[in-house]
Amino acid sequence: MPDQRYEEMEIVHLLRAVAVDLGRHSARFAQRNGMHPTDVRALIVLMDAYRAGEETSAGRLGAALGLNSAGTTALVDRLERAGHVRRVRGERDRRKVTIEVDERAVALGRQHFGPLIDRAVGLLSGYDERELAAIRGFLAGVREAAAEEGD
Amino acid sequence: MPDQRYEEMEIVHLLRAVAVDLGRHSARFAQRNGMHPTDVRALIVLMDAYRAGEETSAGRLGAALGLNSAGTTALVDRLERAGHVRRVRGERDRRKVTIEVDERAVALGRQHFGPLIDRAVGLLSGYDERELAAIRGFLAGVREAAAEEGD
DNA sequence: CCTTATTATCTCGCTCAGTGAGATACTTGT
DNA sequence: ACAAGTATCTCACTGAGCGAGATAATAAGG
Repeated sequence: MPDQRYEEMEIVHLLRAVAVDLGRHSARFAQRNGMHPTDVRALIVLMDAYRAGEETSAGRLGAALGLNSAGTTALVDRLERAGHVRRVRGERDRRKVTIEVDERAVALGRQHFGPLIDRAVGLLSGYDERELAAIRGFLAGVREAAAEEGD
Repeated sequence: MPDQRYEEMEIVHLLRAVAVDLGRHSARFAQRNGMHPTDVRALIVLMDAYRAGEETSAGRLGAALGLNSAGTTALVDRLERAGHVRRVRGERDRRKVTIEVDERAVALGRQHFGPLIDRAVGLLSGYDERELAAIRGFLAGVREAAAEEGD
């Protein structure tokens, strides 16, 4: 690691620190609402899919989180018991169960993550087009690298 | 959320995706080495402290990870059993136990995270000083926001 | 000093998230 | 209709992390 790369290394460590801090932030959300980190991750997966216009079955949810079927059932039980989620039997294929997020869970999430998102957007409004492109390009590149690095 | 902010929102979501993917990357490291996510987090805390020239006691480690004393003891037992870490009784204060990371664990970590770090540094080398400042500023700002947002 | 409070770690018994094996219910291809 | 395949669920179990409290070392007061 030559000295010339010092500034770059610092930024890479900063990115890792941000990832850790964002993790802590969502862990706080989990704890305040009597949930576990996995439950929050599940809600995020469900909401992302919803925004992309896709339905999420129990199986897809479990796969996205790296859980087996037993763990997935337990997870959905937990979320349903807490009222964050509803099971809906598939119409076309009656084996499937699609998981729908309750409006109150969405509101809860917006209440907790909204301020942070607003602040981040606010930060970005101070940069010009070329700077925004640099930020976007770096993040997209790291994302691709992290995905590829996993065989 | 007015339409003008669309590009900013996209970058914020990208950052969140990067955080998730980095989490997955370190989860893979954990699984490949028969460890749990908490164990990896612990090693990162220990190595960060080491690089900053600080010793880490069992108590400090537990506090950094949000574990109570029982969980911390179990964690250190696990890491020690796997040979990633050594317990060293404090010299001045013999109640304390400082945790030292074994060289092999450091090498293991470098082997897994090294390529990703190199690629991230490589990405950054394509940007000029102003673009680097934008990336650094945005990440530092988000980090601060995430920390402050937690009461 | 000797007693009492404080601090750091550990032990014990427990809860509960997640696993593996396999049951159940529905769908599809022949 | 029947076998094979797919989606979810049930059950018994493992192990991470917790609460309560034990143990041992240091610090503070009389």
